[in-house]
Amino acid sequence: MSRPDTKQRILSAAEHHFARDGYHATSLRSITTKADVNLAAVNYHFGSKEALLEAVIERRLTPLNEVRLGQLEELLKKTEQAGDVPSCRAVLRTFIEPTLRLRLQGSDSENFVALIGRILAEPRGVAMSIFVHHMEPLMNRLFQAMALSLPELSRQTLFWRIHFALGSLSHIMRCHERHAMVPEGVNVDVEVGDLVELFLDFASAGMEGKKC
Amino acid sequence: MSRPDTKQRILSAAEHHFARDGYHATSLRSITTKADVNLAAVNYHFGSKEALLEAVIERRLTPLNEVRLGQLEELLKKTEQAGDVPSCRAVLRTFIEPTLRLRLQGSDSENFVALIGRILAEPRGVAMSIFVHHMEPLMNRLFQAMALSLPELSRQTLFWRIHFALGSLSHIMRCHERHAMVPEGVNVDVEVGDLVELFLDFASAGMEGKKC
DNA sequence: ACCTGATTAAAACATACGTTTAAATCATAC
DNA sequence: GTATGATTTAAACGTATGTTTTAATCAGGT
Repeated sequence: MSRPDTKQRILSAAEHHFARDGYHATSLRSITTKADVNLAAVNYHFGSKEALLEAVIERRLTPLNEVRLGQLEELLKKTEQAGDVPSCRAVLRTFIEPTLRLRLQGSDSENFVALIGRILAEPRGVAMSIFVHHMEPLMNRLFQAMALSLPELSRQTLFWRIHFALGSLSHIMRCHERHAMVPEGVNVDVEVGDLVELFLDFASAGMEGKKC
Repeated sequence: MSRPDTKQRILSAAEHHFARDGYHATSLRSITTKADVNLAAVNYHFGSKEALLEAVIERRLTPLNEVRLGQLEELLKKTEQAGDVPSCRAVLRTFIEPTLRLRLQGSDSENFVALIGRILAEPRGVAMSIFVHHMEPLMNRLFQAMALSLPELSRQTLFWRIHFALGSLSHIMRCHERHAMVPEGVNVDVEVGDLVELFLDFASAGMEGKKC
């Protein structure tokens, strides 16, 4: 191996461009230029543009979901031992906090956050099936935990409210810079930790909202 | 004019493909094939692919925003005459209900709903500036009305909660068919009217959530 | 009937794309 | 040092794209 980091350089450059411009609007030439590698390196190391996208997603989504699932299981264990049920806010936190904290983690992982936000916004996109495959176990567990937190809600209502909350989250994930349409006198810059709490205030209140 | 509906046929076909596959993944050939017009008709009638997108957006967004703004102004007038302030739910309704009701209106306007959802998901996309230009007056008015409804919230908190709620809405707008990851025993099919109420339950509870 | 301007049609244009090829280069083991 | 396999390089490939061109066709006015 003459340059052992070629694959990682490609992955990070692809992550950057896929997140900023979208999959179809990104060319392999712009990726390889940014990564400072030869054009053919993508097909040599990954096989195709689509396989590259898959690798970009898997590199970070697998460890992220391990953290999320770990925190959720730990929460469920603790509350069960206490003969209690988890709060809606605490359940949401296990899902949301590790995600948004990726923005602070450096190594360009903030691009990954935006990329996932984009994937969630393209129901028929090339990445959706890859994404669903990685998310399904965690989503099922999240639904179970939510049903524990909010036993008075019907499964239907529960599904839709989780849908709304995750839609909201995906929107935040995409819009971490350059907000359009900011009212005067509002400062959009906010620490990640504050954003997490702002969002949990909104989402847990929404989840717990009246009736059904 | 030998066939006076050429422009409308192109607009509807473009609306369909832009909404389903996204701007960059849609070719003019697929649009003109679906519209059953000649390939050159797009450039003849609209000038370019990007100008076509602009026309697609404007055809429906202008009347939609007139309805939304009209309902909002009427609500504000009525409550002010009664010496009252509008409820958060009522304000949200003026924004959300006309949007989701486009799905029932036929003439393929359900594709437009999905398209707007996609545009909101591409902060740097070609359509964003067009969209923002059309939305800014309405958004300012919405912010004002919300501030009336929820005077105890700081402008910062208000901004973020509106951001969350609209992110949620944009997610619904995109996902009107083929939900991924539906828990067993949940039926996703729902009438538009019921979806509006489900969403208003969630979003108004979230907006009104505790403190800040 | 003929002219005129608008619209349609078919073909070609230049360009950009993802991918493949074949040679050159490198790192490592013998 | 040389052989070997992995990697990089430069070039080319075929295809698809948005756009333009040129001629054909149409509708309406005189």
